[in-house]
Amino acid sequence: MTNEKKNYRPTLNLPSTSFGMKANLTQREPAQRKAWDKMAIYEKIMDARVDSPQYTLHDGPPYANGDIHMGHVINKVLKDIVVKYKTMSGFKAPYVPGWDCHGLPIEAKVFAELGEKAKTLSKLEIRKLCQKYASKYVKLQTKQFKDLGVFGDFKNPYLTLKPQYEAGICEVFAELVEKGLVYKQLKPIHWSVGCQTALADAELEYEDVTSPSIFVNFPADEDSAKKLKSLGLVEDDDSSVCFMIWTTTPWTLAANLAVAAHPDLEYKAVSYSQNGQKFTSIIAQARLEAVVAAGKLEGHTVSAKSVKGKDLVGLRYRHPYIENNPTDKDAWVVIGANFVTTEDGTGLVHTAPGHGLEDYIAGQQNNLAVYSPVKDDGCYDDTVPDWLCGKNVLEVDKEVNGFLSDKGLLFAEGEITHSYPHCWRSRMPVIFRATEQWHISVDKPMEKGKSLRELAIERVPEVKWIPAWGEKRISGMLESRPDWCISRQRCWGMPIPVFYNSQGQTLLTKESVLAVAEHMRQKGSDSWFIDSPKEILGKDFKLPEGFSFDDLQKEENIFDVWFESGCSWYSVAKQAGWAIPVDLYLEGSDQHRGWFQLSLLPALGAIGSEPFKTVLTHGFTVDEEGRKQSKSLGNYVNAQDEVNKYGSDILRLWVASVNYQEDMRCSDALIGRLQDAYRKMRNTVRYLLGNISDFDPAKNSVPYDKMFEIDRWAVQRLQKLISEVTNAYENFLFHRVYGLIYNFCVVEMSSIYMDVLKDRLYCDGKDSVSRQSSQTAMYKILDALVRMLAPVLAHTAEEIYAAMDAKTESAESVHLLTMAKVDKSIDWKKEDRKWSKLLSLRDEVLKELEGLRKNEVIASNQEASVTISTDDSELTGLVEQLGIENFAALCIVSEVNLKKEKGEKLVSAQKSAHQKCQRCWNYWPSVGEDAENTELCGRCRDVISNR
RNA sequence: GGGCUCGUAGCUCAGUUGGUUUAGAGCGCACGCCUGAUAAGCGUGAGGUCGGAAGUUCGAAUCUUCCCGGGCCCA
Repeated sequence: MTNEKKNYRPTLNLPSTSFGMKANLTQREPAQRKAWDKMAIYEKIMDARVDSPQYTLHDGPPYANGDIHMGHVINKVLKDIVVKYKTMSGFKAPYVPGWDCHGLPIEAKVFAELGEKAKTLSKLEIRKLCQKYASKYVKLQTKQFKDLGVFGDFKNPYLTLKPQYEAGICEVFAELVEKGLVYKQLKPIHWSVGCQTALADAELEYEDVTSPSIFVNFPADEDSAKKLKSLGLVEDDDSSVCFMIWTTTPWTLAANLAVAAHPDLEYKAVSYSQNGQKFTSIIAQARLEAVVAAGKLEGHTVSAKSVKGKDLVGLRYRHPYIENNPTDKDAWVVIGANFVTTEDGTGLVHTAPGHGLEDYIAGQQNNLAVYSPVKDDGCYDDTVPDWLCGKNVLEVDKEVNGFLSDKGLLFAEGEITHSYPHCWRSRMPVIFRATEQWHISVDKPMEKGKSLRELAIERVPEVKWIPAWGEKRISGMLESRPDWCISRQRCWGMPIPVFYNSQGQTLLTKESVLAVAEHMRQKGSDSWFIDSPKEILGKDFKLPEGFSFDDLQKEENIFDVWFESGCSWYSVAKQAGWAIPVDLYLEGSDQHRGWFQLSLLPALGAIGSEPFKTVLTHGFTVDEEGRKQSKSLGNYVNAQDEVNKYGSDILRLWVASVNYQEDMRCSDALIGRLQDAYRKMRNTVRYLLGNISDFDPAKNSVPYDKMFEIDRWAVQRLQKLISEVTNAYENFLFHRVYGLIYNFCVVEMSSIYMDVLKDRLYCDGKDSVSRQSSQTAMYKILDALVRMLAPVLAHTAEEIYAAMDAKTESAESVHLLTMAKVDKSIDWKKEDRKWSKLLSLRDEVLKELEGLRKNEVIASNQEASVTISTDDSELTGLVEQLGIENFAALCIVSEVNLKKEKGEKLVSAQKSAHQKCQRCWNYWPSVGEDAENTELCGRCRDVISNR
């Protein structure tokens, strides 16, 4: 016996593992991915699941343009979590990533890069450059997606520019042609002047603009003026009688063909003098006040009489600046229309059937021409007056207003700020302009008498929408959507497979389209621009009457890219032999209008079935204040930077941690915070690994009913965790998965179980049953944790799995394992109440000890002796059943006394009267009992002597 | 302006069909302990008028209406 204290550290069973505390993700992850590549992990998984039932998540194709952003990260990580989870659940879950390769954004980029040179190149040459551009970004994004730890068939992605894909588009189109849904018509569509093409709804972006707001008098013709007098509206003989309209697009006045009145509205006449001229203007009674205010009228009079709109129908007026009717049909007449409202304007609506959808419909109903005197470049053609001819319509508003003002017909002029559609590429305001375009009808009845719209609305409830409100959202959109304009006047895309003869007749049949499809499959869409109609259709193709190969022109329009991606269920899933509908589409909630809807319609048209069983949507990233992220606002989070800074698993963890069904607040700081959670989970796992390094589950496992109670508790909590995590995964509630696992690590493991265990693990005999009991529990926990974490922490789980020395199930990768399963032989609910009572008592003890610590009576808990005084027999019973020493261990105190009577306090504590064991640091009565070794407790003496 | 949707502590989330008296958890924060998980670990504590207002009810974070502020999609 010496005075020097002996160092007992080497006699302890301290944790030992190769699994580092520091993650070093940015270095470790790339190496991990390299290893996955080398072992061909995706192919390996597919091989392993070759006979398993299939779960198909069909990837929505991102646009092959630019670096990936946080939206991509969220989308791809969510998909990958699903695929990895489904794989581990025993499914064959293929993931074939795709890219949207055609379309205006790429073509516009290529044109911009070419500058003037673009004009010298042929369509084919432009297309080659576009293809090169798209391929470049497919390659780039492939790398970026794989860097997120996403597994998939990246060697064989689907690209909308591949011949096989293009053939699929034609084949779907052929079916729609067969159903009679495809038609060509002159009607107003959104036209991008900047890009000189028609645009789909999805290609529009709304921005606030300031427009002129003008009130214009259209002079009634003589007969109509008389009629208005006879109706009693006009009293003053020498005033000019006018119909007053309001518009925010003065340039469309040139195409005015009618004025619309609501049949049931009341109209009155207001008489006033303006610039020395007398006017009597007809307007809706409900708009009187607003009009008077707009014209700042004073001393005006209002007719006593009013008439219904329907009484105005048929009256005629003179165009304010056009002498002769430019159309071959009627013009400049008052018509009735139900869309007229009294929300703004005058209640008389300027109607230009060539420049508005409602105008167009009204025009059709009243047999008016579809007059649109605007060319592709946005300039007036030569059917308008000389002073407008050739001018850009977006630049003539002032001139038109000036002209009207000079003629005294501009009643009032102001400005209005409203949101207005802009071209998503050229950023220029779009115009409504009538052109000949190909459309898919949503209202034309098909075989069973149902239209595409009706069928869609009928089938939508058959799909599972997550979140559930997706159903309402898409139904609402389907109810109000117009026909689908599918033609574009560009070159980078899939040509619309139509031919014309010199009489202007159209060759478009299921057979002709299928013949083109076959050619596309062989030679790709470039061949459309090279090969002759005869070569494309095949020399044996039987042309209908009136057509000959020598007299056949190819359509120059290409498909809307949305039509291309909307065929992916066929071009990808169907052609791969997967069952349609596939199990899952998973995209941002903007795709209710986009890909979901535009996949649903072609599928319903072509095969009468929806393409998906379940549609899951996620929200968008917003900044820390919940506002939209944009580069210009400076609140933009660069995905690449985040990956490089923190590592992919941190980003994956962030994605998993937030409720993706709502907007997700995102910033560097918010993502960075996930590092703390990651470290906690990592250290929990590290502790488990370190303490089972000498444990072989096959040899050393202790049966459940022989385990220590606290170990059984841990195993019970694990069962609860597995059950809840499985449930969360099944319902795509990944933020619950995260929360459950994280809380388990923090509370059950780190703060309770692993802390309590230290004495037993470190100080009991290395091969003692007590130690192996806890190791059995820890092994089970680790084994389950690594499986449950794998879909989220794809890299780290692999690292953990590699660090596990002994395994009950050995595989080349954690991702080849099956998901953790609840042990049904364990009733984890049974002892809930017992443990919750014991743990609250523990809380009371800890609180009491905190008081002692504050008063510097004790420093560590082991210095304390605790007394529980209570007449709660249930509680004392539980403590006794657990064993008083075990309860002391649970609180990590050296001693607990139990008094079965109500004391002053439930828990009281004091410094232990015993001596400190120099090995285990407990203050136990047995310390010093042995004269041979006075500094150790009985347990430690035994352990050491048995070494 | 319309459709859909969201708004619980600094952050991320729980709060079951309205019902337990001071609305929970973890993180973060503050303070303290340990130094045998150590660029770790443990404890204690302070944080919320459940976006606001009105209403229904014996009782509302939970139901209704309106308002405010976000987001997506459209006009």
